[in-house]
Amino acid sequence: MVAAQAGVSRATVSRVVNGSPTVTPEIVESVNRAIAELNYVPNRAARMLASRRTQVIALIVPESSAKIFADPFFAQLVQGVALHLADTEYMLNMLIESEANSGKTRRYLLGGNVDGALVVSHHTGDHSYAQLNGTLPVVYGGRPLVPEDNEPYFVDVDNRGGAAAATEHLIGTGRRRIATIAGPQDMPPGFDRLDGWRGVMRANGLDDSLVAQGDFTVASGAEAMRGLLEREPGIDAVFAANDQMAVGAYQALAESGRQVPGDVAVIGFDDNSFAETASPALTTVSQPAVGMGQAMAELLVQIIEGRPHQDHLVLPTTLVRRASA
Amino acid sequence: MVAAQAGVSRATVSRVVNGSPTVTPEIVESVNRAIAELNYVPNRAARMLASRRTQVIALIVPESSAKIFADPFFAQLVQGVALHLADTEYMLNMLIESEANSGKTRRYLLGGNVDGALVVSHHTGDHSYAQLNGTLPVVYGGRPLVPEDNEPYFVDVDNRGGAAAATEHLIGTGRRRIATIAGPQDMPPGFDRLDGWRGVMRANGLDDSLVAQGDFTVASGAEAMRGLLEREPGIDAVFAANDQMAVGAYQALAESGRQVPGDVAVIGFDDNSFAETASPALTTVSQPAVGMGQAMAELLVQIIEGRPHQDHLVLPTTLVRRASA
DNA sequence: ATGAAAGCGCTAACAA
DNA sequence: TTGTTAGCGCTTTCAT
Repeated sequence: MVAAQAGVSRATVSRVVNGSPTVTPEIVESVNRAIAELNYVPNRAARMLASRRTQVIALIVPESSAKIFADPFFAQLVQGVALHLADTEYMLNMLIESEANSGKTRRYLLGGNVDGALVVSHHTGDHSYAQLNGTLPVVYGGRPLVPEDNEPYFVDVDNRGGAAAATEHLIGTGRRRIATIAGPQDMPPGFDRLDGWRGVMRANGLDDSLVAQGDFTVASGAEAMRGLLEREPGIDAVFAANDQMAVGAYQALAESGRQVPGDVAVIGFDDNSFAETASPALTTVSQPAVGMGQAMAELLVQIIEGRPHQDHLVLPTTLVRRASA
Repeated sequence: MVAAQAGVSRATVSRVVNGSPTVTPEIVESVNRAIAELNYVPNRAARMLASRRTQVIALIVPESSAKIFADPFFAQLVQGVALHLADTEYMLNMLIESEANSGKTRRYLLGGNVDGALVVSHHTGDHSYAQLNGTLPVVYGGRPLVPEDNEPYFVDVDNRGGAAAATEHLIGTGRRRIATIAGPQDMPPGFDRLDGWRGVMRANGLDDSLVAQGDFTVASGAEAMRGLLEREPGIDAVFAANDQMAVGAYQALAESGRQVPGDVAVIGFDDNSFAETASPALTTVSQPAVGMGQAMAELLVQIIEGRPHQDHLVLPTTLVRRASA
């Protein structure tokens, strides 16, 4: 180690580099000077090997979700993770999990190649990596679909609260025949958003039977809306579990000659580009995607470093008022 | 190395693991069996340290572009990179370059922590990392803004060809007063798309002066279209350098009471969600974002491994016909 | 508070 | 074809 030319031993240089408190200030300074002069950069591999710490965090994307890169929510989440990690000494390692390499990924994770893992299971609620828990710290994005014995760490957005806020807003503006286009019930966001709507409807003594289910696509939203209108022509508002389905509802509403928000108020969820470009601009529930990524990364680092931390976080959502409700 | 309990030396195990051809088949088999039984996973750090190869590829995102995660093009590009790398032994390392860590990133790259780097400079054409070339293999996404001495490796999409195809389509459908809403001319895509339009206009003896410039936002597209209409009310078609600006043009056209595509045909570029959800659905030029990511990753790996390769690739774009032209 | 010395787990000459 | 022998560059007891 050339930096030892600062007149001290390699061990001392190592101490300085790692911020050991047991080094004389003067020595610290001269070592730092030598480091600067020699433009020294510690070798990561050697450090890992000797310390048995990798300073690497894995971001696991289930293959089925590889396409969700196209999902702005996911993209922002990754951005949040990267942003938080940029301030730390950790590196991000993206693993796309595919059938071909499922065992490979698991072995990689358990092979001591990373200090912890982040799993994005937003859509499926699949926490199959839970088995890693106990062996390797893992933080999930999105709550597990079903509560598990070994409560995994996770960060989620307040889907229920967001849906409730949207529904309350609708009621607050005088709507009474409020329908909802729900998402798949085997996905936590789909389930929670329906649950939030239902809770508020009941609390206000309103009919909570106007439920149609879609699969988060525009087409399914249109389809669901048509069915809803057929069942109850008097609908004066609809809460869709995501923006795409809300846009689909727009289409069905237009077909039936109804105006938004004049005849029917519409609120979506996600606040993605569909909401902004829809006409009229869609009132929707915004979720802190970047913040979720940051929170996940932060939580994982806290766990890895044995610092105090929550076991899970639920981030607040906000209603974004535009023209549709 | 426990696997040596297969009755051979550590060196032989290493050879088997690394697929050396100089090992007796029988031994290979027994070693593999031992590996399986002992559930052995080679330690990455040790391997890196000894071989001086990291099997890690950095993906550098200039901070100013961190937000471009929201850009579907970028998201798909990352997906492509990850998909290609999933089939190799390389890991992906995302580095978000910020002012705070600019030197840090550079040192990290030069500190032997990665085998190569991918730089996404799509929007700016900034190839400031070119200096890394020669030290570390670097492949850029998007051509450099100005040709450089040490021609860097890059993968680009055929912006000029896409623009030309769009313009030809317009001419082919009988349009003659064709305007264009160009992007910033200090960004390669902005420049090349204008250039493609101009080339075809001239080749067909048409007026190539109907140019207005925007900054790739919806608002700038509307603004540009208004100006164009003022200069030449007889415009019967417009090619916008991206979909957002095309949507902006829709707005200006609607304000002036013109129909799309009846009075004015419109073609965009990118084929993102704006194109699909616009009404009427926007005819646009689609670029292979995922393919670009894959190509970048493939090229970099070829360079790293000293295999034969191109110095740069330009991927074809395709015209996606929808309702606006 | 600092140095000496022993590895971390693997690869890569060099021998055999 | 296989084994031997050195390290790769750093951290970390253990002395001092």
